[in-house]
Amino acid sequence: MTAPARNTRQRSAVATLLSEVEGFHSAQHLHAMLRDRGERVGLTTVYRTLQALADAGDIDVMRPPGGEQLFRRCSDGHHHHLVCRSCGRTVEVAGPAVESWADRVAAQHGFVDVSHTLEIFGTCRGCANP
Amino acid sequence: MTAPARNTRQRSAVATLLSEVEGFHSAQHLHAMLRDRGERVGLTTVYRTLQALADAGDIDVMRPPGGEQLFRRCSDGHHHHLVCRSCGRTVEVAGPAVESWADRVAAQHGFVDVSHTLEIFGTCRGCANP
DNA sequence: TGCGGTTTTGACAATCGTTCTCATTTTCAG
DNA sequence: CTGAAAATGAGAACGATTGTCAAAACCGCA
Ligand SMILES: [Zn+2]
Ligand SMILES: [Zn+2]
Ligand SMILES: [Zn+2]
Ligand SMILES: [Zn+2]
Repeated sequence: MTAPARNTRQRSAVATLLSEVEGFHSAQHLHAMLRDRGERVGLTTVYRTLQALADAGDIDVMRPPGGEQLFRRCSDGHHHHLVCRSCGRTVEVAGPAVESWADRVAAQHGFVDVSHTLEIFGTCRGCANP
Repeated sequence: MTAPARNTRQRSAVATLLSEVEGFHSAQHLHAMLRDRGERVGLTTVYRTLQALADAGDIDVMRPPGGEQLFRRCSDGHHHHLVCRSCGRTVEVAGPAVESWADRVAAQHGFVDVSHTLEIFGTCRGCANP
């Protein structure tokens, strides 16, 4: 039932890169990194591959307040992120209390089909001490 | 010290509209509403006015997962939103426990200059029962 | 009330990130 | 090996937002 999903050099390159880099990065940035590594992958393909990985739940997507969407290979399961605004370094965080709070608040107001977004931004130790 | 900020028909129109509509709406949607009301205001001016109001802290801006930014006249102080995905109806929610949790998590990992985004999405009662 | 410098406006062009198009290339089951 | 199906990528197209700049509006002051 699921799409065949063929094995291509480009997809491997993107997947490998995602498993090696730290933190969240934009499609354009990942494309530039591939270029620097000597991998020839079109920007369109990078976008498509990231989209597919996101749809499959293999990577997380996030949209910082005033910028483009960022991608990252994350661990499974629902979680949130503590992200460095300058280098993208990320810590996955879990907040069971927040999850139940959000659902409770939504239910109290009669909302159904509920979801939420929660991200914490800051400057990491490394970026704060130059 | 602050900018003069003159009184114009267009700014009044945008401000009035924002104080009368319910929920979050995009710049384009607000522009269309003004047009329907017979107010002649350029789209560029709508964007500029919303930007200024947001900078001044008079309105809230939010970016839903896959769309354009939305604006809403909110009450003062830090709070979050429970937003209907289909009609934009919004309930302001406060979560003191979440605030302290976020700050604590960030501090534990050595992050400084911390901020966060948190929005709850769902379908409101009215939109769920057509 | 009338001026005039400053601000604001708005039609339009430009930009930015992202998606679409489609001819060419690649993959892989048979 | 073959060929149908899928994937690629260069470039065009797209939608939201921002920049440009000449014309219009605002308002303190005479
Ligand atoms: Zn950092
Ligand atoms: Zn959660
Ligand atoms: Zn609704
Ligand atoms: Zn908060």
